[in-house]
Amino acid sequence: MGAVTARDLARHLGVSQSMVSRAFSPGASVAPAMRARILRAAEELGYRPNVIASALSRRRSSLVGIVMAELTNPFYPAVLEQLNAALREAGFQSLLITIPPGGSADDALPMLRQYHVDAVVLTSASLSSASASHWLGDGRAAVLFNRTAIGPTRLDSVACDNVGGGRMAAEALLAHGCRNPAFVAGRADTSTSHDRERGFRAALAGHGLTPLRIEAGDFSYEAGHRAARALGGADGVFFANDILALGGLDALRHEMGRRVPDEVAVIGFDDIPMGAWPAYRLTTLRQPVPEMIDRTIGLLRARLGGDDAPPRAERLPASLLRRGSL
Amino acid sequence: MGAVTARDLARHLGVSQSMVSRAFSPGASVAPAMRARILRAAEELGYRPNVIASALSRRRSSLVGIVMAELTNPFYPAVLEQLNAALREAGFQSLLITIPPGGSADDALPMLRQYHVDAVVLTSASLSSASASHWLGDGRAAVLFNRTAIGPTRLDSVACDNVGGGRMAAEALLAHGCRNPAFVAGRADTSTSHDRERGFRAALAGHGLTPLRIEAGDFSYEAGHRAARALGGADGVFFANDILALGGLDALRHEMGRRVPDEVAVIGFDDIPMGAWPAYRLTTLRQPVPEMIDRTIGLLRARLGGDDAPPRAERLPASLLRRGSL
DNA sequence: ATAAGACTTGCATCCGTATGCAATCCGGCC
DNA sequence: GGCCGGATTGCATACGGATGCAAGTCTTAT
Repeated sequence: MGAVTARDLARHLGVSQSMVSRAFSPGASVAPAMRARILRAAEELGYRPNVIASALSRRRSSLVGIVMAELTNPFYPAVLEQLNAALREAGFQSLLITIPPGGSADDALPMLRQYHVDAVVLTSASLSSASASHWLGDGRAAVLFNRTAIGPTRLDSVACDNVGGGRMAAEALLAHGCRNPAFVAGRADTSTSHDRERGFRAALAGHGLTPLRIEAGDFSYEAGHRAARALGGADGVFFANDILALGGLDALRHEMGRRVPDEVAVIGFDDIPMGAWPAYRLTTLRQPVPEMIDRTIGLLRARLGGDDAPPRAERLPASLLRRGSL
Repeated sequence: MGAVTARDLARHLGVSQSMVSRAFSPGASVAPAMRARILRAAEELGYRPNVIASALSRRRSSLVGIVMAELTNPFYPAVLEQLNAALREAGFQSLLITIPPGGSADDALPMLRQYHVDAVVLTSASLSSASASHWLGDGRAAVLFNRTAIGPTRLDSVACDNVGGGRMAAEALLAHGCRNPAFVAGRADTSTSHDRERGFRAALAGHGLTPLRIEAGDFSYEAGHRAARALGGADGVFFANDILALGGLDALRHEMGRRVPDEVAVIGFDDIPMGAWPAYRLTTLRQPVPEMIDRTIGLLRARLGGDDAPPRAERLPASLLRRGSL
């Protein structure tokens, strides 16, 4: 490993290794001229601080674990890409953990702990509150992304206002003239599906309506496709997310021969790229992903900076994106 | 940071820290009884070796960098998920690097080097041969996934037989009766697009045909959509990959009113999930992703084990997956 | 001019694990 | 019973940087 070390560089310059180290730590006590000299020499000799050694010594790795469960839902790759970019910009590097369907993030935490990850961002994965508080125990941070804590936890979360989104879906269907609305639920143990349904029901109840409820059981195209068969005479359907909605749309149009939106209006949630394709033109509730990511980074920074305030639940508004399915 | 260290555990047991370390290194010299005792105590006290410290000392991090450029092409999330799982199973942890569109993997390597990543898997990203050999310099491994080395490199690669796949596409179109075939190319600097085109042209040439060639310029739905408008009177189109093909299909059907496959046959490459959806039923060439991943892991293992053989280019056959578009 | 400060720099040590080498132990065999 | 050799164990140190503390340098105010 011919890598240049801080010592090599120090010897080359006739200074101490400490100075090299300090030249690379913002805010350390180094004369500007010295820092410049060191940085220039580092450039020449190709020295770059060894992050591993640094992590060992500082007890901070600049690694952030991203826990993802549903990479097959196109919403998440998009999140992953943006989140990864944002983390990098914030000076972190992402360690990716994917959870097998139905698995819990609990299993992943020990591994992340071993890697001395500074923080975790949990998307679409459940976490027992036991491991959560264990995790938070020692200066580590954790943020739930697109999930809210179930039960009493000390976990921060960032999500869009799913309840409000559900309400908007209801209003849009009502305005379109629907009288027989239906809701297709996704995985039962997710706060997103719950909250969206809650808002939807509440708004409908205000008009004396109760939606037909169908359990898709899962957030997948196939589940949406199957669920659509149980729709009966519904004239408007709110799917818990877009991937379900696309499956539903295909079933409604190609298998059941129903015209959308004339006979059935369809609305989804997330705004995944495929929803915009001409074959679908899905009307949906857009999640403000970039803003959500900003908040996430903000929370991480604050927590790692020692912020001890009670857990925050950031809620960002969804917005109705009208296309052709409603 | 109350983490239990090897020393704590050693003190607790009245043995030396070395023994604890050895108890956790397979193949080390430890009496079976001693190892059992240590492992049991570790369990009780909640000791887990600190991977960071271990990496520093062994100069092996068990980290593998995954470099991805096109997470928006649904083929890659699927690859990522499987690759990540396979790496984990092989005892590695993935560090994810995403490259902005058009960026080069070169920029990512310094960072990966800093993290003492043992190996990199490069998907859909180009790498100059200079940085490649620099990288390979010191015991690190690198594998190109779904790409082949351009020019003389010492890089291993795993991909499917794109040339053969292109040939199969041509044969399928010919068998279907096409006389005016077209090829829609993706990003110009990718070996995949090149190779697929090469096989396609060669097979057509055998029948005295030359395909109309359209540059989509990019591997995206939108690019495919645009490209389709230039198709003119082609009666069969081979798109360089599925995401292009889906865009093309939508344009052909919804914008240009052409019936598929009767007026135009369409064939793609990759086998992404959306291709199977009823709205598309895209005929395509399936890449054997699980096998490709197996080979990738195999190569990494071999190289990290000190295998110094000349670079290998693993080629796995694509297979025609007939659906409704041809 | 001189002493109190404010900066800079170097020294020594720590972070937690791995590992070459020497010391020790044990069983078996003559 | 004593000696030999392999299996175990402990010691000491390396990995590459970070950082508290003391020493040294340069201002600046009196």
